[in-house]
Amino acid sequence: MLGVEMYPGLALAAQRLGDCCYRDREPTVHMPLYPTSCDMATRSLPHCLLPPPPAKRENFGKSEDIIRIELENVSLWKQFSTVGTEMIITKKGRRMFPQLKVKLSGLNPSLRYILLLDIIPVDSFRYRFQDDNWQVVGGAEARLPDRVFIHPDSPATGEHWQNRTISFHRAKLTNNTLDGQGYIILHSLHKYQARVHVVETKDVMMWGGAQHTFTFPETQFITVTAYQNNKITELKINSNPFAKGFRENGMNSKKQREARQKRKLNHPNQEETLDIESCDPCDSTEVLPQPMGLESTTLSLSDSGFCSDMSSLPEQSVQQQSSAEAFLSSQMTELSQISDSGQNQPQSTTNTEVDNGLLDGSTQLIGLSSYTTFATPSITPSSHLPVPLSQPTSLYSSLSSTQTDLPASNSEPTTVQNYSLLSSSHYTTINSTSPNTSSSTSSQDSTQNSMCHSTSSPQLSASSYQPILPSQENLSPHTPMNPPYHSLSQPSCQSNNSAHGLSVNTAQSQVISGIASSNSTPSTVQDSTPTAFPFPPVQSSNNPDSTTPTSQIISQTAFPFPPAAHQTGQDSSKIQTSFLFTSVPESTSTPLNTPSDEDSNTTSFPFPLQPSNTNSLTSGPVQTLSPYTFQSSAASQINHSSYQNTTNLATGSFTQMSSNSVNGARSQVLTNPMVNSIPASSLSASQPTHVVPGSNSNTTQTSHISYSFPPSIPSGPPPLQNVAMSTLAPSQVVPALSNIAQVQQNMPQSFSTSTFAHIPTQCTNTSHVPSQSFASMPTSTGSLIPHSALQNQPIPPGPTHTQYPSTTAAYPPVAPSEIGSFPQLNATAPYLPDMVLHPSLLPLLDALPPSATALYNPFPSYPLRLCQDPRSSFHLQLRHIYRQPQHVHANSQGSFLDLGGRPAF
DNA sequence: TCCTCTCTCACATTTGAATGGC
DNA sequence: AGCCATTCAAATGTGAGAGAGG
Repeated sequence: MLGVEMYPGLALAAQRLGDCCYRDREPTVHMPLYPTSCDMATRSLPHCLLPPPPAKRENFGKSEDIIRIELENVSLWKQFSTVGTEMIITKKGRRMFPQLKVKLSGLNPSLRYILLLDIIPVDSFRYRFQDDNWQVVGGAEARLPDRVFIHPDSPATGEHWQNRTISFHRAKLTNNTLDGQGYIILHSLHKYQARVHVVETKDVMMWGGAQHTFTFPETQFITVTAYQNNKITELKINSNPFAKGFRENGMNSKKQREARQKRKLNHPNQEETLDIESCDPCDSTEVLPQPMGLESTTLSLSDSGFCSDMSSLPEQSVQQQSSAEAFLSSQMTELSQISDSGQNQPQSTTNTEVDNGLLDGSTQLIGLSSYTTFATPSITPSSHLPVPLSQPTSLYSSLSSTQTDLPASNSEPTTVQNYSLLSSSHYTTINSTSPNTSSSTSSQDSTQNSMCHSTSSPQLSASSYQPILPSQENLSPHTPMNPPYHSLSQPSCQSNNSAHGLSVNTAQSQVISGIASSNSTPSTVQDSTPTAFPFPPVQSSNNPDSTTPTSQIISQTAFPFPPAAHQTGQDSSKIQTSFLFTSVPESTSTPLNTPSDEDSNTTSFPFPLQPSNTNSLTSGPVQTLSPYTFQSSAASQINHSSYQNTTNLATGSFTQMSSNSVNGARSQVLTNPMVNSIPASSLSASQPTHVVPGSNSNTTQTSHISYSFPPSIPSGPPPLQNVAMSTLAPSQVVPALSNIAQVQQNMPQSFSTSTFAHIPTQCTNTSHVPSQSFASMPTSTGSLIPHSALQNQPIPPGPTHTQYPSTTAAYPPVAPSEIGSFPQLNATAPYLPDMVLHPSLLPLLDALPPSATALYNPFPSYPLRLCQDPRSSFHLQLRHIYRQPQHVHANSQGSFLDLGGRPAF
């Protein structure tokens, strides 16, 4: 039922063009060629749907909104990511562990927000665990239907969200492409990245206002049907309370199982007796969180492993776990002090390798200035260490600030190191422009521009949505009173820490895209440490604070701006948008074995290489290197065109979008010298040391080739866009849709809406930003470039893997653009809903140039697609949200949104 | 046919919510 | 209303086995 009613603004967000090509991009047979027409279908949607309900616009995105997000159990995540997080997926659905728990701040207490979780592919590879290493073995499978988990509390007031730890533990992952439960469908042996979206809303049915996307680098994982890495298994057993039985002293441990089997064999009829010896409660790892103190520390240390301590606590309440983690992290600093004492000694019986590793690591962590490791192929106990426990929470903030005044500091390129300097692991999205971004330092990437929302049509009134939307009265007000989660008592350590989060001023959409972009300092990651593991911790060895991960945050305001504003650009204040996303160095995520061209040093390839010359980065206007840029010059040369594109994406991509041609107002960005001045991030430090599988050695290159990026980025818009353009009338008036039926009628194809539009990443240089690239954007203003103009344009290089700098920034940079910048332009995810196949679209499909297929890099651009899915099969359990504000258990499972993705079989 | 790889399933254990009795 | 014990569904990793592909 909800499918259709989803808030149009979100739903309609188009996907980036790159997405549409994604599936085709892969040369491998794994990527069936689905009609890319789907994308076009999306673009062809009536503009009317595109703009979010104008009503109450003023309520959203107040300037004072500075949204920050902290990953509560960041230390645990880091432990896993250090080894290489694996996430089990089953047909029946499997929960994630570690759980995704975040803490939000900066929300407007009076506004309602919906929190969403989605999981996007990090790259386009399939992995295999060989030789204690994750190696790329081929191209990714076709993208599966996009589904989003809606936090069961949604919608809730900002006060509600801020008063507790928000856990997405109920979200389930499945590999069943036919899943009817609405779980998030993923491919096995693929790498994914979790994202959290915060969407302002009046109610579940009526989304609007600012949208913020937060990406936590630590949460990258590879999906498996059975654990491949024993280290991960051990970590999970030690950390997950449900697996307690498998711990050394558990009843399901190997020892016990073997004993049971023995007994059964020897005495088939005899009832099993408990092995009391091994079950000594005293040995139990379940040490409840002790008050912070040495005593507790010693307890945990003496235990089989601190992980177990943590694990014993989990889920019971967020508080417990978070406190436990906080405890761990805080205590880690103290470990050195007590390391001498015998207390630290793990029990002889329980000192598994992992435990040792953890323990050692914990102790070592103190000394570690940075993540040195990313898991080398063979994970040694030390590999666990890198997790900086001292700072349990990683703060991510997204800024969508519009402030024109730029602090000088902001102008300075932020490097990953800056992150590293942060004592705590904070991720802040910097809004380049906002002076407030104290943490300015934090990695930021890029930039943004306002882009967005060109589509907003003034004509569309909120009222038009009302028919399908529950009235506010009907909505059950979010009742913080009975929150499913315990009010959060932040672990002491977390609370204060350095929350450098960027403040995103959602309200301040005013940000001039140009400014924002220019200001946005691309974060550079200096991670000199080679990352052997696909999920490398972000930090370079050089980083004093290895703990600080980089995150990408995208904030966008769903609400359309009055067209007039866009056109004229006069009212900059009304232009929302700056999507800042930090260019996250993807150091960690890079598949170790990503096939690389030896000569070219593309080894890091999907992950951007870091520019060899850091200096150049900052100085050269031309070099707007985003963190995504490849470090090795050679590599860059090889993929020069492609990477450059990506690089620019981070910095200039958004500007591009916003800019040019699409909206005159935004054009400022282009002209803004600042844009060019964006320092390239020096990612060089972390050149990934990927094992190059001989068989796959060419893979990287192949993939590049497959993408076939045109050497000259700036040159032209992709053909696809052209197609899309054809479908769209430049200045279409958006008809208001009064109800679902109308919506359907208007868009028979039932497009999937992507709330977060993708920005075409093609442009390398903002100055070069092809106006065409944005042409597809349906702007109410009619700023769209004529279709004809686009026709002959060379295909701009699509985003490459580099967008997700794996090595330095493991996290796929969520392009600011992705989120809502240009919904119409943004192509929907590669795998679109059935509607894509609508006959009417077929001609369009045919029209696609063959070359269009392999142009874009999928991940970065993956939009959150909250689609209006008319299908009856749409599985959405939102009704309870209205009916039962109290979140009774039955309803507490959370809701999954099928984003309209079509299962690829 | 054999081998490898991946996935599925049943299993035992543990957790946590629900239920009922006091 | 509060506490406690019990029940039961869900969550978890293990390991055997099936299935597909080479």
